[in-house]
Amino acid sequence: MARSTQSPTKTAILDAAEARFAHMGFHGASMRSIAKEAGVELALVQYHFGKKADLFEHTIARRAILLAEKRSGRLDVAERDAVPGNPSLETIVACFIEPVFELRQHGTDGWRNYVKLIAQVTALEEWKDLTSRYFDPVAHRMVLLLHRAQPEANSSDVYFAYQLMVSTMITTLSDSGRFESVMKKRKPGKDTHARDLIIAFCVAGIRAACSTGKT
Amino acid sequence: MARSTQSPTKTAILDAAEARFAHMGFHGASMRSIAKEAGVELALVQYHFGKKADLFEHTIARRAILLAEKRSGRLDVAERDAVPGNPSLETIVACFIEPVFELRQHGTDGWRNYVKLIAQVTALEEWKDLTSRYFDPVAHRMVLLLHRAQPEANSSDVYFAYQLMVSTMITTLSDSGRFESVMKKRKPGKDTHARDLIIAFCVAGIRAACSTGKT
DNA sequence: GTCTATACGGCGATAGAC
DNA sequence: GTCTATCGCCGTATAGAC
Repeated sequence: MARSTQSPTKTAILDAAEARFAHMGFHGASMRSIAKEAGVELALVQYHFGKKADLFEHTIARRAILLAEKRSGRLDVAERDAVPGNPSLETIVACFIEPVFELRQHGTDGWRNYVKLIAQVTALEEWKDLTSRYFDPVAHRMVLLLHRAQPEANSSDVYFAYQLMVSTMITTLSDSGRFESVMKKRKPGKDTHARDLIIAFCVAGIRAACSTGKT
Repeated sequence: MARSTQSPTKTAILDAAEARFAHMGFHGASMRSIAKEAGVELALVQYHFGKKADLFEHTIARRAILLAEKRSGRLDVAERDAVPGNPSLETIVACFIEPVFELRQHGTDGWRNYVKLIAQVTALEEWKDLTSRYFDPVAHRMVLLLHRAQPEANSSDVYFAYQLMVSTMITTLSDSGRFESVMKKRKPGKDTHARDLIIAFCVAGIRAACSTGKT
């Protein structure tokens, strides 16, 4: 599904689509503008990717699959290192959040655009099925591990806390400009301070949210 | 700017716009579909509200101004009660979050649609100026109070924590379906449990994020 | 002031020529 | 594989009826 060796034409179209969709949104970006940015004819875009919605899903899938694999790998290591116990709350949250920061900081705008796409996708009901398709497997595993780390919490509260963590991460990373002062705080070019802040915020938040249910 | 006594036609158009924009997004909702839902001619929408973007801003402004007033009022009371000291972190967060829940739970889908609108608006750079116009005054006051409640924290970290709180609240309230199990947990029809979870999450998160900066 | 009717170029999508 | 032509829907502008 996410072949790394594609025709240069297809890659150019996907890159153009990623940029246009990230800046203008799905309905805001036109197929014609994507074709122009990719340097191809309009009909060629449709020949390779079909409908606009299919192109959109392809654009998301390309990186979503990669990110899911990276997170799964991190969780594998964490679970292996923790036997016979379970990974700590801090470790689980780090497995989820750190991969995005790692991917974001080297390379071009690709991953930055991707996070903006995800932010839009989660804000619109239109893409509910799409998000389920690519994120549910890791989400399910995350909730399971979080619940083990907070065994006294209500299961729906754990799920709630997981969603809060996801939204926190997406909003921070997709934002452009508002967080710059924090992002550049310590070592320029690295987001380590922002990363540490988010992890601290989420770990403390999850722990607190999971303690309120105990009447 | 937000007159409460308007012509029925204008109100009908705003209600229709609110619903269509919330479900389909700005570019996804068409002026024609809004006109049809409002029961008026297409050109009449443009006569009353001008361009599509202007209609969008009017739709947001109508409730944004009301919400800002409610939050300011709560902060006034909190500051008055706290003299000569400052309101606690819990109080400040509650002043920000509780008004939305109160407005959401009585009435029709109006406020639910509004929160979905805000979620989209914050996800797209296109509306950066719009959000500044309506939210910056309260945001500035919130950051000020939060910093007083966490005086040892770095000022940019306080701002960061504020943004995390905002995103947490927006995502939770704009979501449709994913949080239902949590929402209906205690008293059906009331979101008090979800409200308490969010506040607990944010208070603990802010406190944690504001403690990481102290090297 | 309120409202209707109509027209224009850009859009996504499709069918078919080369 | 690549490109042209075409269709119906979109936002916008305008002329004019009440």
